[in-house]
Amino acid sequence: MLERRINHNQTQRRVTISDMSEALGLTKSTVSRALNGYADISDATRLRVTRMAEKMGYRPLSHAQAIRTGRTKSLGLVIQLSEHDAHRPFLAEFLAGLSLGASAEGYTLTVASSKSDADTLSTFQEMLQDRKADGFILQRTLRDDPRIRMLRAMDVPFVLFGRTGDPQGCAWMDVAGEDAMQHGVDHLVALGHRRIGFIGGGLPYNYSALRRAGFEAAMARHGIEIDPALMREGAVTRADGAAASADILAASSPPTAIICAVDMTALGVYHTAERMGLTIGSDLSVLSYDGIPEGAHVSPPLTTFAVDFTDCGQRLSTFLIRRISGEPVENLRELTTAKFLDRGSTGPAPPSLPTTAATAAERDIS
Amino acid sequence: MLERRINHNQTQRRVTISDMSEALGLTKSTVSRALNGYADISDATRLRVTRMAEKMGYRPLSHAQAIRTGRTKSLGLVIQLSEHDAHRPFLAEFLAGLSLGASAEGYTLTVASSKSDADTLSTFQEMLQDRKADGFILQRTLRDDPRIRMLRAMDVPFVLFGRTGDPQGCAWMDVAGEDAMQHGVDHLVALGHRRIGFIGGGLPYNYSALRRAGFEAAMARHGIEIDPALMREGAVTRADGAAASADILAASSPPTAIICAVDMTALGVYHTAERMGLTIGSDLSVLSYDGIPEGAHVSPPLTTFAVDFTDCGQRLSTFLIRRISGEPVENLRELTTAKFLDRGSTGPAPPSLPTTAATAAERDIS
DNA sequence: CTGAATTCCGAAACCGGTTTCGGCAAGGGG
DNA sequence: CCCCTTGCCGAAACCGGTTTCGGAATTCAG
Repeated sequence: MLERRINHNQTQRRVTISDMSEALGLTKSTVSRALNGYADISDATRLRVTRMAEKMGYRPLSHAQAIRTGRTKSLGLVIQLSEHDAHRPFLAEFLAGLSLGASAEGYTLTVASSKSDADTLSTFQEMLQDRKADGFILQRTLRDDPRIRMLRAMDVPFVLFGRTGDPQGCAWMDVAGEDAMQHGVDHLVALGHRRIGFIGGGLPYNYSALRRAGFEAAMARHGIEIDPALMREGAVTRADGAAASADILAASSPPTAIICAVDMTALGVYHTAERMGLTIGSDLSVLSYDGIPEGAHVSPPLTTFAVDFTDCGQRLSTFLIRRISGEPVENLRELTTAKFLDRGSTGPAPPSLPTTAATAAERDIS
Repeated sequence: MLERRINHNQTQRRVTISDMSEALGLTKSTVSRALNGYADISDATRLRVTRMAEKMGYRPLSHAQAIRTGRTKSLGLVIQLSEHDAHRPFLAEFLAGLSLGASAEGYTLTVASSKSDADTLSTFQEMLQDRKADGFILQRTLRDDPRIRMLRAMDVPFVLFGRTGDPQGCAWMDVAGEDAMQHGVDHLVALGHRRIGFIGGGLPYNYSALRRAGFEAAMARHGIEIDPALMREGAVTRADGAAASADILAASSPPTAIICAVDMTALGVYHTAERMGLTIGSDLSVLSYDGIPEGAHVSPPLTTFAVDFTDCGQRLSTFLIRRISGEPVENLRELTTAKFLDRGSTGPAPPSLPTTAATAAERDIS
């Protein structure tokens, strides 16, 4: 027995292509070709058709088109449940940007989620099979990313948020974290710091190597030798940051400043500093990257580089749509810069090494 | 001139209903009706068909179905860019849950974003017009919600995350914040607190009134009179919480504990407490609701009620799908409970007032 | 002025399904 | 034994578009 369905709003009949053809005295095929830019339609009738479409409010049903063309006019995003909390805060804004960019071009955003890495790949395939997406946005790209390998092999349009090891066949947009790290070092050196620690991000992620490279390049430029005792990698959570900074600050000659590849770990440094009785901004300078909202509310406010994730999402949507439309990947690459937020967590290098002397300075910026 | 398109993977031809009919020696119509549960198909052939579908891996193209049925098998979610940061952290997990629940039933999740409230309503209409969604999930419901009014009037399936003033025609699921607030009061009273402040959430939101009511009911149950000087409403951000708590703690007879309707404001209370030299957990107890990850990392860890947003999303998806399938809203209502996380921000009521020792002593000790 | 090349549009098939309608065969009642 | 149901499936239209093909009308070359 067929289950009964709700007969929701049968109201407002859509304008179909047949309505158009009738109103214009043309056949459906002519209307369709006129709207789709076929060359064998005269400019005169094309104009008539587009005008009438405007007047009648005709918008082709993307599903109806899809059945013939195979293209659904929707962009796919797969989010992985396993991802660290550290990566969560971005998602909301990024998503909003994506859907804004998509809808501006008459596309929609279809999101799916997967529980594991392997699951992610099969989710892509399912979505393709079922024509749920014409292309994909990949976020949090890895240096060597199985998703990219697969999609490239399948010749499916995709764009990256972030770069990857082998950019061949990839359209991408990214924020120059390596430049930010360089400016970060410049900033600290200008404040008199020479011993600067570095806490890198998740190793498989592509941004990680770049930010580290930026740090090292700037250090070299300033003629400061890098002390391996002040370097840590693979930190993404607050706990990671706390542990790494505790390590680094326990060095025989501890740093006066620490640069973190991601904000979340910087918050962990705050924790460690508090535990060790170090005042951030004077005893220890902290500089980071991401611009999570959280950073504005800790005390002192975190000096960091902010990324506009909404804007990134919006651009990536248009990139992907252009990619789907056949534009070569070479035209679809863009590197923007993060915005430096010079807040309270950096200050002049202390004259002597910060010891366990408990200081009770209170800075309050609200 | 027609722009050239990428000819991405023409590989793996899909199994169509024609392939099925050919393999079975039946017509397309029979196959279709067999799979869709029509009564005029014998059990024998229905079995044959379903078995063959399984064997050949046949899955109908939802777009192709949509053109005739009008149903796309996709759930719509509209996120508002204007929403407070306070509401952001939930989104990632909630979304993951939604898409999990959707895909489990062969549905997809389509997300759109809107910039304003008015924009939201028209976004719904567009999505409906374009058949981008068969129904919607509404999050952050208001007491009197224009979205609900519109969708109800249009007779479009929808489900609420959170309740609303007039539940008529609404399917929903919610977490019993009012119960949580009651338990919160119980918890504090058991610790000896009698003067308990309350910082409520965003007024238009439905949860706000409920949580306040829960607080008040429990206070009444314990025979504690509510002091208006210790009550604030409309706080959603950390700054709101800081301001409200500063107000409350400046009362002639300040509270020994504060309950917050949302975690984010509780973090603001931390800020105020630090500024006033109050130690949270001893001088001042703080108890809250939401279970944001942030709360686990502040010091002391925030005592709060945690909500499993992934689970909520998953349930809501299935609710909406059942609703779309015609199930009456009465069957689609569920109230779950939040999980109490008894962490470090609550403690025994201090014997004397937690202020700068200049204030008068407490008078109503029972 | 004629034949060939263009220009431009209509006719019809097609995409992958759903749904209506009608008819054949078996079963049941009189 | 006949007629009338009932059960079950095929034929064909349909949904809203796209795309191929061919041909009429016009333009162009000779």
